[in-house]
Parts: sequence; C-alpha cells; structure tokens
Amino acid sequence: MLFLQMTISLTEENYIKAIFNISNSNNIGVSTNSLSNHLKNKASSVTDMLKKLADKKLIHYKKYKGVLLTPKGEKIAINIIRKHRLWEVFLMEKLNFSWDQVHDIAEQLEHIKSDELIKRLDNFLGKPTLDPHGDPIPNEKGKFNEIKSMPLNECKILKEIVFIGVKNHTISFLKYLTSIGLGIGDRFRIEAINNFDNSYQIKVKKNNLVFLSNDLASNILVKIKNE
Amino acid sequence: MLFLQMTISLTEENYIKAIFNISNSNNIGVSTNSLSNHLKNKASSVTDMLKKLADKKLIHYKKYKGVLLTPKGEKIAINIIRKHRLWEVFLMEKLNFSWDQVHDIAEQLEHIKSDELIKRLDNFLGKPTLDPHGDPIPNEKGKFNEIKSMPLNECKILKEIVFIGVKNHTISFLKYLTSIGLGIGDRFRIEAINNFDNSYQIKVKKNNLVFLSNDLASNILVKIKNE
DNA sequence: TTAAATTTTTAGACTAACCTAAATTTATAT
DNA sequence: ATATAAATTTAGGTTAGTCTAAAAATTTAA
Repeated sequence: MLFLQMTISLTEENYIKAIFNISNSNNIGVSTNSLSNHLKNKASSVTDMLKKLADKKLIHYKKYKGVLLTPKGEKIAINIIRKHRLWEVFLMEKLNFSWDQVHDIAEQLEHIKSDELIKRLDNFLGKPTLDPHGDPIPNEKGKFNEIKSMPLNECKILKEIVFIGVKNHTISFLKYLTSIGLGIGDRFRIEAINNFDNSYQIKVKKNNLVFLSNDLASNILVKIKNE
Repeated sequence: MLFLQMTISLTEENYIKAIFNISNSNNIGVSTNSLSNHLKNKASSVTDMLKKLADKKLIHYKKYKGVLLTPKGEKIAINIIRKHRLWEVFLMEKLNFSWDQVHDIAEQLEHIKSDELIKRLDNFLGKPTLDPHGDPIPNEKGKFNEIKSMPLNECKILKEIVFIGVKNHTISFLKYLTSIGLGIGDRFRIEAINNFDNSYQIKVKKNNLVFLSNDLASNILVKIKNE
C-alpha cells in the first residue's frame, strides 16, 4: 500500500504542536501528564492519541517512557508554527489588532490547509522573520533564524538593551507590559538592579523609570544593544 | 435553562449554508435528497442532521416535507456567506490569487470564528459589496445590496452591456472565461444573436469577436450599460 | 385508483476523540 | 528494600457524524 498524502486531523495537529512546544522548552521526552495538562484532556485520552500518532510514524513512543517527534512529526509542527506566526503578523500589521488579541484567532487560522496561501501571505507580509511577540518565524524549509536572546533577569550589569521578545504569552502579561509602556523593539537602559530582591529599574527612552520584579524580568527576553 | 451562546459545529454550518444556497436558487423547501447530493452525504445522514438542526431551532422540519431555515438559521447562513466572500476578496485583491483558485481556500476561512476579525477585514478591504465572482456581499446586518442582473441569454437585442457576475462557479467554467478574455467588470457589445441556435457573438473593447453558445451565455450575468 | 417507483426515515453499526474507573508500571521515601 | 504515591495505560462507555440495509411514506403512472 502506498499513501501519497496522509491526512492529519485538526486534533492531531494540536497534539503535535503541543509535543513540539513542550519538548522545546524542556528539550527532553514529553510525558503523558504534561500533554494532559497542556491540552486540558485526560491522560487516558492522551495515551489513545499517542498510539495513533505513533502508528502514523509522527512520534517515537514507548509505553511509560514519554514521546518525541520524528523528523516527519517535527516538520509538521514547524509548519503549523510558521503559519501561526505569519497570521499573527498579518493580524497586527494589516488589521491593527493589538498583540494580546491575536493568539486565539491565529490558533484557528494556523489550521487552514493551503501551501500556496502561506507562500503568498509570506510574500504579502514581506517575508517577516519575527512575529509580534518576538518569536522567530521558520522559513519555508523549516529553518528558524535564531537570535541569541536572554531573559532580562540574567543581565547583571547596567547596560543599554533591546526588548526582543517575551517568554510568557498570556494575555494578562502582554496587557500589563502595554500598560507600563513596554513593547517589542523598545530600547531601554537598566538603571538599577536592586540586590535584595533582584528587581530592576529601567528607563525607556525619555519616559519615567519603570520598576520590574525579578519574576517579571525573567519573562522579558532582551539582547544587549549592538552585540 | 438559558444558553447565552449556542455553539454550531463546522458540519452544522455546512448544512445550514447548503440549505440556504439550495433554497435561494429554487426558493422552495429543500429536500433531503438535494442536500444529500449537494453535500455528498447519504440521505440517511442528512435526516439525522436535520433532526439536530430542528432541535436547535435553526430549521423548520417536518418529516418527508423538506426544510427551510428559521430566521435564526438564515442569519447564520448569511454570516457564513459574508465571511466567505470577504475572504475571497482578500485572496484576490491582496494575495493576487486568480478567481478560479479562491473558492476552496475561502471554504476553509469562512469557518474562522471572530466577529472582530471580520469587522477589521471588511474595513481593510474597503467594505466591498461584491466578491470577485460578482456575487453581492451582505453587510454586517445581513442585508444584501442586490443589483438587478440578467443572464446574457435573456438579452435579445444588440446592446452595450456589462459583465457583472457568473451563475456557474466551477473552476473549469471560470478558467474558460479567462482563456477567452472575459472578466468581471468587462463591458462589451452584443454584435449578433444567431437565431438558429441562439448563440451570441460579442466584442470586448477592441478585441476580436468572441463566440458564446446559448448555454454559456446563460451562465453569464450582465446588466445593460447605464441602466 | 391502485401498483410501481422514488424519496425519506428508521434501525443498527462504525470511527474519532473524548471520558471514568480500575489496573499496572514507575518513582519516592522511609 | 519495600511500601506508598504518582504516573500511565487498559477496559469499557459516550457523542457527533457518518454509513448500509430495510421499512415506511409519498409521488407517479397505468
């Protein structure tokens, strides 16, 4: 038997994406429970799906041992992420959504099936390499253009830095950043690092000082200016 | 019991759309078999779904008697059509797809759920009232801006006319029109109506004469110029 | 107007994706 | 090292949406 094109359901796509995201943030085999939490399904449902994905050769699965994507599965995951991030750019740059509104809509749009559509959308947007949250957009071949960034709370010296992305993507976090006047691409200077709680004081352009807890700083990705 | 928001599945949306389209072209109750043909499902499956849609008060259904949409069902149908046609405009005007490529992709995009998205897309596109096939786009309130058109084969006199839409939306038909140099908005003059087979000869601008069979002419919607 | 043909519905099954409850395997903690 | 806890899988069920085959209702045609 020969299949020219295996079809992958929306649900399967969501599992593959979840496996990719979890293993990327931990770079280790993904447990049934972590998927269960992430997807808000019961662990037993996850097990069922893992068997199916393994049958389709999209993951490596051994009972009780957690899973990893095969190259085939990873290719699918990266393509979904590419689509998600391109649609986010579209929503913000063309339709003027704010960065805390785009995720849920992109979550739907990422499942639209048409390679031609994505090729044209990519061109229309000017082949962007970063999405509105500062996350890299893989190219057509699946390659990420990684930029070396660090969480703000790893900067221990007073420097000029550039805000290039966020680790926490929740709406409340993004809204908070907006409310204190911080957005991707902003340049700022670390004015003080308070050494009893490791909190930060930064100055964005000519604005007032902004106070950031260490926890908050750990969710802000920056790079040192001109480095 | 009180439901603030009834959820409608993708499958249900497709049934509602099919009922709307069939009843609009026949304006009469829609039979189980016509839905079965249209959706390529068995009649027994259609019966099952009709019961469900009737329970949700989206259609009027009496066994053996065919169905019609309730006002609630019609509102849903029109909203799907609005989304479909707006996406078609986007695909052609912004992403430069040709008119025979947009249908299948719009068929997926029409199910994306976000009123805000459609409001913004509508604005981005300049609140268009016609889609690339010349079909009217209902406004936010569901009102169609009907333009009086007639099939070309009902024009019995030699006149200047404007090509404003198509009745047949198949890819092969659209490709054929493109190949003979006809597109929406074109103005042309009927040069001759051949009275033994009711075929037409028309002249588009300074181009050569184009020959159209009566059958073909019946699928081209036109209006008399300046009328 | 009644028999035949057609349309529609009912009955019973299947698959995908979920669930609960119970069993099994692995990890942890004295 | 073994008892307990936690994680995972298995077993058996549910729902949405489909199917086939058979029964029932409606339409058509002699």
